[in-house]
Amino acid sequence: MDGQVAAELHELHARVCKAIADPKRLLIINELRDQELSVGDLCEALDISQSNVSQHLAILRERGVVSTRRDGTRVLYTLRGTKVIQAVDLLREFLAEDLADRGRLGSEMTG
Amino acid sequence: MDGQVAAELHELHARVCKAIADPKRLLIINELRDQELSVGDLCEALDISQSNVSQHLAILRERGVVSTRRDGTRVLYTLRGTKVIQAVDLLREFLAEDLADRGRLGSEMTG
DNA sequence: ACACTACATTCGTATCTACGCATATAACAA
DNA sequence: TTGTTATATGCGTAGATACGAATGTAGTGT
Repeated sequence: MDGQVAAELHELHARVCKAIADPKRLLIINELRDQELSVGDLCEALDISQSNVSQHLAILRERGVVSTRRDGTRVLYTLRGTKVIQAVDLLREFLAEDLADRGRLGSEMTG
Repeated sequence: MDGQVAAELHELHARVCKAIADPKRLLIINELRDQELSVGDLCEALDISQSNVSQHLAILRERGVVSTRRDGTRVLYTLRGTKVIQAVDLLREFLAEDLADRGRLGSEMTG
């Protein structure tokens, strides 16, 4: 495969990864895991300002992670597909294993 | 669940996600997919400077994504476990679907 | 000891990102 | 129209990130 094309694809790939590489966006994704929510719902549930929630949702929208639907004055957000959630869960399992490993190492070192 | 603890866990979770949220680190991870490689091997294969490769590997090491083994003067890098690779692949599939939806570059991904 | 190779780390800087604030847009009601 | 609610977007800035260049460190051989 052409190195130039490979680099550009990895750039796009990284953009999708960056979509989930922020603590607040992970919180948002978790809230949307099994329910459709408005911007205001997310603000209240996560105690984050409206403008900040909208900014994070704009990133998730741009990367194709979420889709939107209007309901009167509100805009409801949903996760598009399950692959992103699956990836998020895999990385969380990875983190859990890593924390367990380091916890075991730490206790061994401290006796 | 306590919101404060949840936020801290998502901070750690995001740190793992950030590890794969960079095009060069994705290239490195792909090179290590099925072979153990030295820093110099990666520099040559990816045409990236030695210091930059070492910097990216330091991040992957710190996040627990790769492990190291000394062989003389060289240091060989390996992926720790398969969960990160699985997550990377899922996000790549997600990207491929999204690009196909938008009608661009979809065929490049499956080749 | 010295030199050489392979890798890691520090530093300065350019670029990027997240955030608050203010403002703009959209839908609806009176 | 005006007003109100809900969401989006532009702007400025503090902090994070990526990079090259230089330097530090570890292992090997002479």
